[in-house]
Amino acid sequence: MAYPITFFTISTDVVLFSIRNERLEVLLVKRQGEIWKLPGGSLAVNEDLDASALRHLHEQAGLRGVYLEQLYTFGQPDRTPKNRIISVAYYALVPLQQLCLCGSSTDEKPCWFTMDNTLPASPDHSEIIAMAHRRLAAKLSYSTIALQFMPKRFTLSALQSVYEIILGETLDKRNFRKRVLSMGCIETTGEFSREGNHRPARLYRVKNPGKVEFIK
Amino acid sequence: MAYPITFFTISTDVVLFSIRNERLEVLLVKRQGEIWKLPGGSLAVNEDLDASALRHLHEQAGLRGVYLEQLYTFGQPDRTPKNRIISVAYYALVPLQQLCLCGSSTDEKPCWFTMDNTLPASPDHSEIIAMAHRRLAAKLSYSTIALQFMPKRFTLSALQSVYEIILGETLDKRNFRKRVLSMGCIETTGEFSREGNHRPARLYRVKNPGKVEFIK
DNA sequence: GCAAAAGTGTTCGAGATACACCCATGA
DNA sequence: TCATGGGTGTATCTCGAACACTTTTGC
Repeated sequence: MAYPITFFTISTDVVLFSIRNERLEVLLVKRQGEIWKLPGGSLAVNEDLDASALRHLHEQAGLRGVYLEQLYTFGQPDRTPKNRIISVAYYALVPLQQLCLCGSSTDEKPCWFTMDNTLPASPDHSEIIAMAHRRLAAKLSYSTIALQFMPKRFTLSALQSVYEIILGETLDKRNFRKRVLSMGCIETTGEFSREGNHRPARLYRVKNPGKVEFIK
Repeated sequence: MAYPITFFTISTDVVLFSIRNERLEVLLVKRQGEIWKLPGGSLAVNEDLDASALRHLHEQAGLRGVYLEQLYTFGQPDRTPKNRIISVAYYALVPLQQLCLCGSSTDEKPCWFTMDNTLPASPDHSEIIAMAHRRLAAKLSYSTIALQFMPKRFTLSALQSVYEIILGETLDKRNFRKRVLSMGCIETTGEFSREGNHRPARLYRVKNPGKVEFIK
């Protein structure tokens, strides 16, 4: 072998998205005296990459069973200030309700931030977040990934709102309903929402909750 | 830190595609006494991931200036027989002509194989190749990536042939030309091909050779 | 009865699809 | 003159885009 084998530190980092307060938000964590960063950390011996991302998400934000997908691997030698770290980045989506950040088993403090230019993350993590945002927006148009943001039962208006928030534009109600129902991925529950002074809304559920399908 | 920091071996591996003999082919290399594998190998100290992939491609297949894109990072602990290796996989495309496999500076023997179920690669590399193939086929429909297979000047029939080979279906000549010309990514050179006993074909060139654009 | 969101169909235009014949050349 | 691939236009269809009013409820 012409080159010596060298060894590297690997971390898995997760851009966790949710919809809160009519905005797309991302979760950052902070340890005492440190800056805000993405949930994530070292890959362990004999640990699968996906498992590592899920473990850090659980340890640092108390979350389980989230939808997770690999994003990209970042490895520029100078991307982190001190030692070189290869980061296998993921992005994940959680429904609007499932936001109990209670279960953090370490001293990390998790907190949600609105996706805009004021995110207090370091440059290397900002780069990851930006790519995750682009990927998410792109994937809306050719998959059913948006359903991962929905709770067990939801109204079509709520689903439309999710699309509008991520795409940053308003959609036509009738066209949206036609399109989303023709996908065949959601079904009526028979129940109604009944809140506010207006007509109750039909509640829908996802047919295959964990599954993201390609469409069109 | 609750978990000790551990160190890993990282390799970059490249699925290099080209069109040869009216087929989609992939390059594998073999060292004396070993099995066929993807070009690639250890990441070096202070070496960028992309640079590592390009370096191995140059060392093992004598190629430079190819179109390269990160595919996925594979890290299951048991994916390689002996020691665990994290593989950052890439895929790359080279034009039909640029196939001088002369410049290999190591003792690897590069060879082209038709993309089918008889590829002599190990299971872990076969998994990478399969994913690269899916990605390539998907990307045909929403980008100009196919142009990376074309030489400096080419006929529309040759380009259509590339699409047909990757998609595995025949296309209508008139509709294909309308679509590909309306993209605005290629232009006529004014020259003609003049080979075979038939009418000479107009030669085209790519407007922005290195650039893969999204379409539609 | 009024405010507020739910729910519902039709028309129109653009872009994709299907399809067949003449052209230029070499042998 | 024949074989071979190069080159071209139109009719049709499908899918997405635009668009407004009625319904049900709480107050």
